Amino acid sequence: MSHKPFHHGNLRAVLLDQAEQTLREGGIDALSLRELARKAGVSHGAPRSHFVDRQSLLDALAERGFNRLADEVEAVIGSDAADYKQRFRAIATAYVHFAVTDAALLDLMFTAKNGNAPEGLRAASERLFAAFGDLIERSTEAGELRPQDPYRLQLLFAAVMQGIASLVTTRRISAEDGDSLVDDAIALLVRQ
Amino acid sequence: MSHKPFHHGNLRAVLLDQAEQTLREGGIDALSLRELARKAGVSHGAPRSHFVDRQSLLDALAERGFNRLADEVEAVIGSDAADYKQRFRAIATAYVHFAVTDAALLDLMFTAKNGNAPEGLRAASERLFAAFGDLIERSTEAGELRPQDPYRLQLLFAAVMQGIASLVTTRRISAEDGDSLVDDAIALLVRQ
DNA sequence: CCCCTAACTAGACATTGACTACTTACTAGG
DNA sequence: CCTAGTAAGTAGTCAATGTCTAGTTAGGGG
Repeated sequence: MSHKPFHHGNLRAVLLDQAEQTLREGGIDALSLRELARKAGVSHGAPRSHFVDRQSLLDALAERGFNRLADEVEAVIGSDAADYKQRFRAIATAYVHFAVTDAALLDLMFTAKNGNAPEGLRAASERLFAAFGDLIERSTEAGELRPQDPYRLQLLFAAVMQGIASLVTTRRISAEDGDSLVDDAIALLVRQ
Repeated sequence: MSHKPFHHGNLRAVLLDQAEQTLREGGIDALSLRELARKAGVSHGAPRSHFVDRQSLLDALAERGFNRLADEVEAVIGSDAADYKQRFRAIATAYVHFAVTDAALLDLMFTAKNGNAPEGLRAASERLFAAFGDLIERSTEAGELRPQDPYRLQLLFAAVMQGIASLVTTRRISAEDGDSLVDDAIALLVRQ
């Protein structure tokens, strides 16, 4: 066991963690492959073994973000404590909270160039939207939502979430205003 | 009158125009100050006379974008042809159209780092949101909208527009689906 | 035990944003 | 009219970055 092993072991995960924090602290402009390599104590070419591109790193970050959000959302949906309207609210609050603490990451997840995204990223975002759809389906079955085209409502819910999040990340409204706006939106969407 | 005048005359406007087109064709990664200078036939330092920063160029582009959108929105509001619900729809359609044709620019207008935006950009975005507020106020006065907190509704409308636009720019839904989603949203927001 | 390959190093290159010193041409004031 | 003064543009430089290539190391499967 040398002091400085040639093989880092989990460089990919370390790079992603550091990148996420850099994103949090300095925004996307502060994110450079070479700087990440320096902080990880590896050569400037090392990241290339795990990410062919800078874009590939960004995609991986976005994918992670979607999965983290999907985890939270699925956890809320799976909980059987609250009624469905409260679950909508909980999800929306989690979304706003994500937007506040990881504004730059959310940007990355919804950037225009993600039109032709790699499979992993596409799947991860799909997972989040599918969770929305799942909640809507369950709510409708439970009779807490008036029957309607579930896909339309899913898209609308996703749009409202992302829209409010946009207002928050760009500092046009505060996190608190975001939360109360969420309440307004859900009152409109989920009323029976 | 030399063939190649030292003073370009309107370099700033030319740079902005070219930048906008580059943004449209190649996204934000294709946008470089030096490349713009080359295409404009000036030295690589010339843009600096008009934009201290690359960020300053991006801010100017975003500002332009907001003003263009605000122009369209105000034009719709000012027209006295249609009823108010139709005006909402027209605005939303214009918004979606903007998102389709200038996805990267819209990204720039709603990027997270615009939290501390320069005055001009802040004012331009304010103009757009104020137009939304204006339409809501007029609609309410005309009795076509049930009375409610106008500011909340303005934010909600803005959020829904931007949210749907996000789904479109990221290619999660088509422009057509965006339009019909807009109809759904307005049906919810504007029903009396 | 050895070898094959993934992981990493080291060096190079073009491009870019940013800074500086200098030059040009337009403009206003006498 | 001419002459400063200044805005606009030029040319050169620098550090940083993404990307590529050739070589090196380690570690696990046959």
